[in-house]
This record gives sequence, structure tokens and C-alpha cells, in this order.
Amino acid sequence: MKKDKQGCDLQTCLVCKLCVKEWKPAITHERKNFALKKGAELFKEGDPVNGVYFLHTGKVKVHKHWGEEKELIVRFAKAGDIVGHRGIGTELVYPVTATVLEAATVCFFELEFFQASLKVNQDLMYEMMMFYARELQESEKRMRNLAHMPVKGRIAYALLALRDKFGRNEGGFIDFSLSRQDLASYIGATYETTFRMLNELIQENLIILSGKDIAIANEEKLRQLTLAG
Amino acid sequence: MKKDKQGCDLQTCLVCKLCVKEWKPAITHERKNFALKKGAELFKEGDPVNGVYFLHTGKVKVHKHWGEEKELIVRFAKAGDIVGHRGIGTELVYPVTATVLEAATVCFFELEFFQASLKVNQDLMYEMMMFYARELQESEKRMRNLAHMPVKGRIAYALLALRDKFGRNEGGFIDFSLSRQDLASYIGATYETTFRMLNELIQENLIILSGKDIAIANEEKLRQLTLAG
DNA sequence: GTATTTTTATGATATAAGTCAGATACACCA
DNA sequence: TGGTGTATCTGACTTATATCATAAAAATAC
Repeated sequence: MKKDKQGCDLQTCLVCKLCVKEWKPAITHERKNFALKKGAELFKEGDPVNGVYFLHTGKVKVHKHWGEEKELIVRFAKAGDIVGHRGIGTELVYPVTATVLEAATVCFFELEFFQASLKVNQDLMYEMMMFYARELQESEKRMRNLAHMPVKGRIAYALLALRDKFGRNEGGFIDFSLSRQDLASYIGATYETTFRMLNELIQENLIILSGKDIAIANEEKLRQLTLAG
Repeated sequence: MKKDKQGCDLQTCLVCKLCVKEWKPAITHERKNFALKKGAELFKEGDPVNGVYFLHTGKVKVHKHWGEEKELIVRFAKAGDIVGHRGIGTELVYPVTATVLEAATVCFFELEFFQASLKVNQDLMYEMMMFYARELQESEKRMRNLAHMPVKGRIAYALLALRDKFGRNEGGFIDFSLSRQDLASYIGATYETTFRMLNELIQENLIILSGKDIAIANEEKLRQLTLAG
């Protein structure tokens, strides 16, 4: 898969994959490519919506804030993922912030062009609808977890989900090294309790740690933690 | 499920409103109407997905379960609302249960027909996509609330949302009398804490109670509770 | 190569919310 | 009409998780 100079290969993202070929020139003309380094923000909660982004390389966290100190990470995005689609709706502002975790290159489409693309390309619209539907299912599952599952189970759930999404590297570790704080924010707990629970999981030989990296040692038992007693 | 003679008016639900007129005969031919009484289940979490429902009259709660005892109410549906759309996605089973709270009449479409309707009617598809997008936004807001907002704030948030959705009756009370247990399940707390917090809100003159019914007495202060300190 | 910030680590303590147990009121229906 | 279940109420007690404080280690900057 050869990349062009700008970064987009016109094949990875949903828009490129699902639009009819007659629309490709429009895409090439409209897309804007950016490179962002760690810590940069694609957009901030409350910003007016200007469009959607597709991640070509790198990793991004999508998070909502609560006061100055607290956040909840709603989703991690990796290459190929769409970011900013949460801005589409009745409100004209992003309900989340998108922050780069690993240096990223992105492809950007103005909202108007993206919406035009949807109307012109049935398949794209259908996939977007299904994508939202799946995200909604996942969101509501996590919502129930937050309401009823103890922190330990939520960590187990998160680790399994992260493993499924990012895969494993050579050592068998989840191929995504996130800070303990980010893991905590993702499961909706404080840094300290997350840390302690992680220790418990190590004691019980359910996971293995190597620096920041985490490997799943006993998937069966980990999964057990995600089930209601 | 009892067949309902009256059926729908071909005007209230999204399908009837947004499909091209050429599709109307198909709708009339395919739709099935049912009447359900309080306590009946449209479908249960884990059931294979057979289609989507539109509520013509009555009220329904959509809830996820955790073990035998605990549940989280994901959404309340009233006349005109779609129910069962959460079944659309990769999985072939409903991720939620739908239980009738107030006797309901519904309009049912087989999944296959509904999907055909989407493909044939752009406007319907677009609206469904936007609907999912809005639901996702709301879900993630509630998710953050569960993670970081205290129970009292979550009650305030819930009451304001219910007032907006169901409106007020003559006395100014929210036009939807739900049990304390259902309110608790909706905000993701136990019956007891919900009850106690409700009492605090009465003490502070933020709400007024009349039997099951609840009225908002001080919207400003109630809203204040939903903000981060 | 040292300074300074950020992340990781760990114990002590506080508290919000859950659990348990029981009483009272209310609705339904046989 | 009474009876049996279901919803509401209330206090005492427990616990999971947050908060606070502080230090070591690692990363980043200067």
C-alpha cells in the first residue's frame, strides 16, 4: 500500500473506500492533510464543528471533561478510524476533545463536503449509520458497566477491548502503551484505584506488566471478572 | 402480543414520515400492529433481532441488565419513538430489553423490510443516521455523568431530561409517573440513595412531590447541580 | 549533565453510596 | 372484604472508591 506524498493512499478511510469512483476527484480536491505531534488537539470540547478527520497514522484519544481535573476517555482511535463524527448532530459544537497520543497524520474533510459525500454515496451513508449504531451499543454497554461493574471488572473489560482493537506485539503485550492515568480515565476511575487494581490482577496472575506495557496472561479469568456475579 | 385493529395513522413514525410516497403501499402491506399491556416485553436482551418497533401510544423502558437484580435504564420511549433500533449492528441479538410501562400500541417492521426501506429512502436513512448520532452523544454524556457526577446531580440531570422529553401536566408535574425504582435504575443508583437524594431536593425546595409525580420548583438551582464544581 | 516536570508508586484517611433489615402504606384480585 | 404482593419509606451499618499526602523514578527540557 503505497502512500502518496501527503499521507493519504485514497484507500484506507471510509470515505475513500465507499465512495463511487466518480466522486474520487472531488475527494482528492477537498481533502486536507495534516501532521500532528503528541499532545496536539484536533479539536476541543465546545469548539464549533468544522468537519471530520480520518486518522492515517498515529493514535488519538477522544475524551469528555468534567471540571478542570477529571475526564472520561470515550474512545481511542487508531489508523483508519474516523474522528470528529461525534460533532454531527443537532448541536454545532464538538461534545468531546480529540488529543493526539502518538504522532498522527490525518485527513480532514469540511463538514459540508462530508455531508455532500454522504448524500451522494449511499454505501458510505449506510456504513456511517451502522458505525454509529455499533458505537451506541458499545457506549451503552460501558454505561451499564460504569453503573454496576466494580472497577476491577471494568479494567478487565478495558484490557480485553484494547487487546482486540490494537492487537499484540511480539512479546504478546497489547500494542498500545497508554499512561496509567489514561487507562484510569478510560475506565472511569482514579489513577490510584486503577493502579491498585492492576496490582491485584498481577498478583492473581491474570496480567503481566513490562514497564507501561500490559499483557493478558489469563484471558478466561479476566473475562470472568466482566460478568455479573 | 395482541393484534391491534386501529393501527397507525401512517403519519407519526419516521418510516411513514420520511419514505417516498411510492413506498407507502409497501409499508401498509408490511407493517404489523400490536397492543401490549403494562409489564409486557417487546423483546428481551439476548433475543435474536427480528425487527424494529414504532410506538404509537404508551410508554416503554429500554434497559440493560447486570445479574439478576440490577438494571440500567438506557432510555424511555414515548409515542412516535422508535424502539429496537439498537438491535441493528453486527450482532444479531438485542443488547437491551424493552418493557411496557404504560399500555402501548406499536407498529412493527421486519428487519429485512426496514433495511430495504432504508436503502430505498435516502431521507429515512439520513434521519436514522442522525438519530443514532444524537443518541450516541447523549449516551456518552450520561456515561461521563455516571463516572464523575454525584448521584444528586444525576437525579437533577434526569429530572430535567424527563421534563424536556415528556413535558408537564396541568399541575406542572412531569407528565410521566415512573416508579422510584425505575428512576433509580435510570440514573444508575440504588433505590435507597435515590430516595434519600430526592428528599434532600425537596428539603432544598428544588422539587415538589405529589405522590409519584415530580415537579421542578427551581430549575436554575437544579441545573447548577448538573455542572462540575 | 543537571534541572524540572511528569509519571509512577504507596500508605493513611475520608466519604459517598451500597447493603441489610424492617416497617408502613398501597394496589390489586379472588 | 380481606389477603397477598408490590412499592414506599427509614435507620444502622458496611464497603468500595475517592481523596490527600508524599516520595521515588522516569522522561523532558535546558
